[in-house]
Amino acid sequence: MEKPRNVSGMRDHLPEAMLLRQHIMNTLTRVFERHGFEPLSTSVVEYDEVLSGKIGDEEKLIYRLDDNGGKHRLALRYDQTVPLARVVAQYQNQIQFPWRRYAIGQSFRGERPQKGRYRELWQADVDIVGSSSPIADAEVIALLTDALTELGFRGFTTLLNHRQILSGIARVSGLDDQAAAGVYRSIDKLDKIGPERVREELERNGVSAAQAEQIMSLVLLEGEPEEVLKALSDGLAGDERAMEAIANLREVLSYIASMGVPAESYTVAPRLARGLSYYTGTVFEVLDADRSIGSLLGGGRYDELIGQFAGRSIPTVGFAFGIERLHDLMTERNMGPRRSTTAQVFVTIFPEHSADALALANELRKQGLNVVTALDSKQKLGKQFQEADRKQIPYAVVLGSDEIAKGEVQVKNLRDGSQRSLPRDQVAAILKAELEA
RNA sequence: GUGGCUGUAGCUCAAUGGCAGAGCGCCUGAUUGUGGAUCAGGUGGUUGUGGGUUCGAGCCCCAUCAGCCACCCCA
Repeated sequence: MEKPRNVSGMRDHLPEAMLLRQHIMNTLTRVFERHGFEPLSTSVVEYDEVLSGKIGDEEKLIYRLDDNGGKHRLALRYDQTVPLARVVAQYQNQIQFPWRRYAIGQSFRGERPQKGRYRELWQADVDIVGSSSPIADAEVIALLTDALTELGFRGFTTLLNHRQILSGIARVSGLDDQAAAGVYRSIDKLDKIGPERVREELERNGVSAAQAEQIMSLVLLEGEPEEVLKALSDGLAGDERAMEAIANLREVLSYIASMGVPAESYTVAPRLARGLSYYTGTVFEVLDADRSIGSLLGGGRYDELIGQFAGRSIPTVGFAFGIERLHDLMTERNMGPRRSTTAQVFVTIFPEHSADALALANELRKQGLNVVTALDSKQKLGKQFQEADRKQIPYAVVLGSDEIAKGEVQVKNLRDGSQRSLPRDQVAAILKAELEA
């Protein structure tokens, strides 16, 4: 017999986990649509050349496959952003810009799996395509704040930065592009390994002590957003692109405030680098309150990626929620619904009245309740109750000779054990009202 | 992709190279239409998988698979 096992980094989700995931996705969808975003779905399979050259040096993590002997190399999508860029370019004349779209689905990355890092990962991706307005940047940040709050997260922090602030820091320190890339990688670890070890790593990689000092002084800036921006513009004075970036970020921040995003939920963090090479403007990332699991989401502005398919630049800003991480954290903390079944009512069956019980189930379903019936009428009533109880079904109903004669049903609340008789034609309405309360 | 830790009953975990165990769970019952609590009885294993060393392997060695941790990177 073949021993059953699943592929490393790919997870199965039994009903209790799946019900939580559906809750997460339904909540996110509701918030996205509240902000007027429209759904998009694309295939998980793309031509290899669509994905190649878009995400930087992480291409070794892309799963590639052959096309059943066909002549094209195929690949599983690595994220939802590159497929979005492909779709935008391919259907340009059917899309009205600016386009707000969301997509929820899985991507694949050939990483070494770990908690919060999987090879099949679901993401909820949200983008505003075709606008360079800082209001668009602010809008997606307001949206993510809204969504996390609605899911029940508190105390999270959105780190905000701008690619041209980072590269400005590299420029004023006199680093070339290649050295700069290494510097970004190092400072991205600040929260994890601390400033001293980052400084060591910089110097080990050929950055002079004076350069490291200058970089660290800018990158470690913290405090009120306006103070940080002021200090950055002092430190980066003379670098025109950095000055523009600071002005742009300042504008985004003012819109965020207007949109009601609480000031304590975000901060300007010049240390935030982010790996994907396609970002060109604002970048942001959300850290959970206790920071146990990496970032909950990440994103930013990428004004040139779509141009690689469209032949003209189409400015876009967006981000992706990591549903796996939301799921893991919510499971650990008992957030969200903790159900193991969708059933709301269990109808017991006596052998001599099975027809009545099945008819009752049908009546209740027609009125919108989720109903299961016992399957073995010869099973003792106690067993039938036990089945309902173990499934955590809220109500069990009993329909026997006495009840049939009186036009009633016995309704037992399995959570508190209480029991009462209700008129058969009113049961559904009463239970529905109680379940919604 | 690199380095490390772990893998024993459905679950959580014991077992000096010498008979593989406990708690929980699960099943049956405590008189006919009432679950959870209690009590009585019962059920539990190719020790992840495949090799090797040894008189003898859950324990040592090799390989492999999976999970976890640190890198790397990211959601």
